[in-house]
Formats: sequence, structure tokens, C-alpha cells
Amino acid sequence: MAEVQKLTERKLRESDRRMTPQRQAVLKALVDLSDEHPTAEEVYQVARQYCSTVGMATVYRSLELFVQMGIINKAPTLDGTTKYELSKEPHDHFVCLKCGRTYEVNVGEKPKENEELAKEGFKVLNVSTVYFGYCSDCLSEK
Amino acid sequence: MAEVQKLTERKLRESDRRMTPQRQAVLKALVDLSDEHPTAEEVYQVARQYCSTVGMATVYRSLELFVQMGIINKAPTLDGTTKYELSKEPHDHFVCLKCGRTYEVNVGEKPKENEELAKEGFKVLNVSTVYFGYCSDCLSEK
DNA sequence: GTGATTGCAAAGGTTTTGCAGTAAC
DNA sequence: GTTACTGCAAAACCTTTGCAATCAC
Repeated sequence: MAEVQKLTERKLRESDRRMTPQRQAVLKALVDLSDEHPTAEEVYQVARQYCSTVGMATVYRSLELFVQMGIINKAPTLDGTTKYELSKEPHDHFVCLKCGRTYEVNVGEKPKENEELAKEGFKVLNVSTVYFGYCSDCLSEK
Repeated sequence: MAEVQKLTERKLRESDRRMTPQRQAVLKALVDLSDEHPTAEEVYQVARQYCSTVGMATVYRSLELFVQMGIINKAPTLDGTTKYELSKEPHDHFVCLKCGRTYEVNVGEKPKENEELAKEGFKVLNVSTVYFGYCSDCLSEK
């Protein structure tokens, strides 16, 4: 996954920004946590393992920067926090209303919808579908 | 739209709760703002026109209650605030990355996706698709 | 009357910002 | 050497909570 790091470094240079140990640490944390959907706090905890002096403010600033650069995506949650994840092929989320876990799911394509929206004058850059309900774990507990 | 109010009143009684002027004011505000996707603050501003003494805390408590009762839906946004809207037929949202406006759009059905998820053990109660991109207004400004 | 509901103010949690010092280029 | 970047602490922001007073039933 040094792939993401090189991409980031290149994009940083292109926009006259700098690669710092802190940004590397945040990036590594995001890679480590790529199976979760970490909050800023969770990224911070892991990033400190790579750069013990990194501050929360820097984590937030890095995350915001990476979002603007298209390296990661931002996903607001119903509990008011924001989760982050490395950008990848479009995929959807399932949020369990009981345990709160977020699952990545991949169902269906949406080219038809994008075409429809284009006809109405919208330019679609990204699509995110969130399904709300109960996951199998919670259903079996009932 | 007194329809929503009666429904709410009935549901309140059923759960041994009370209809108060404050809750009515919040409900009226939600109806007035049904074409927007108001934040709690916006609901508060309008609700005060109907009940001048209503407090922010009550607005939040009412909104949370209505969400639990299924009267309204809660939608977190990328800027960290939460928006509310009266529950209605499932529909999708388009968020313009430039002006930030949220549009309601209605493209495609998702029965197939729901079936797929059911096979994987998920019970889907609600679906929300958000399209991100540029709206026609902003595109024409460019 | 009784218990749910309210308003206020204070607390809570997350995210942002100002600024002097530091480090990448 | 410049200029972007950092850490810290404080501020800003949205939302929740404790509690005595009030109101719906």
C-alpha cells in the first residue's frame, strides 16, 4: 500500500505542499484502518504510533487536506461524528440501527441513475448509498 | 398538512406522551420547511414564530422524539450539522459540492439491492442515496 | 393531582483557529 | 532563507443533560 503514499506525495508536490512525518503517520493510520471506518479520534490514536508527537489539530488538518485532494472520503454519521476512509471504487454502506456498525456492501450499479441526473442538469462526481436496518448479528440476537 | 399533526397526536397518545404547544410549533415548522432540509437551528427559528418561548433544547428533544416515532428522518451532512425532513416515500439527495444546496431527486428503484442485502442477512428499513457533484446553477456559472 | 415536559444554563463532545516556533523545500 | 506546517491551548460549534418550575392529562 505504499501506492497510496506515493500518490499522495506526488499530489502534494503538484500543489506546492509538503510531505511531513505527521502527514505520513496519518496516511499510514488510514491504511492500517482501511477495513474500519475510523473517526478522527481513531486515526489520531493509530497515527501517534507512527509519530508520537502528532497533535489532534494536525490530524484534522491532514484529513481535511486529504479529502480535498481526493485521497480519502468523508462520511458523516447519525451520531454526529465523521468517519473517514480511503477512496476506492464506489461502494455503499449499511448501517445497523442497533449496534451502530457500518458495513461496506456492494449492490447494483448506478449508471442509469447518473444518466437521469445528467439529463436534469446535475454533474455527478460521487455516489453514496446508505442502507439503514439491522445486521444479521443483531437480528439473530433478537 | 394537518394530516401529519393528527398522525403525530395519535402516535403520541399511543405511547403515553403529550401534545404540547412546543411540539406543535416544531411540527408546523417542519411542515413549513418541508421543501428545504432544515437544520435544528432553522426549525427553531420558524418554531418560535408559532411558540415564542420555545427553547432550543426543546426543539432538539422534539426532533429526536419525532425521529424515534418515524415522523421525520435525520440526515447527517458533511459540514457536521444534521438536517431533518418529514418522512415520505423513499427518495434520494443530490448535494452540490459548490453551493452546498441539497436537492431531492428521485431516480431508480432499489428492490433488487434490497433483495441482495436480505440474502446476505441484512434487514433493510430505509435507504438513502446521496449523489455528490455540481448542480446546474453552479455548472452554468463556471 | 401526577407525571411528562419545559426553559434555562451549564456541560459535553467534536472540530476549528490563532499564533509563535519549527521544519521541509 | 522562505514559506508551509506543527503543537498547544483556547475558541467555536452543535447537541445533550440536570433540575426546578410548569403544564397536559
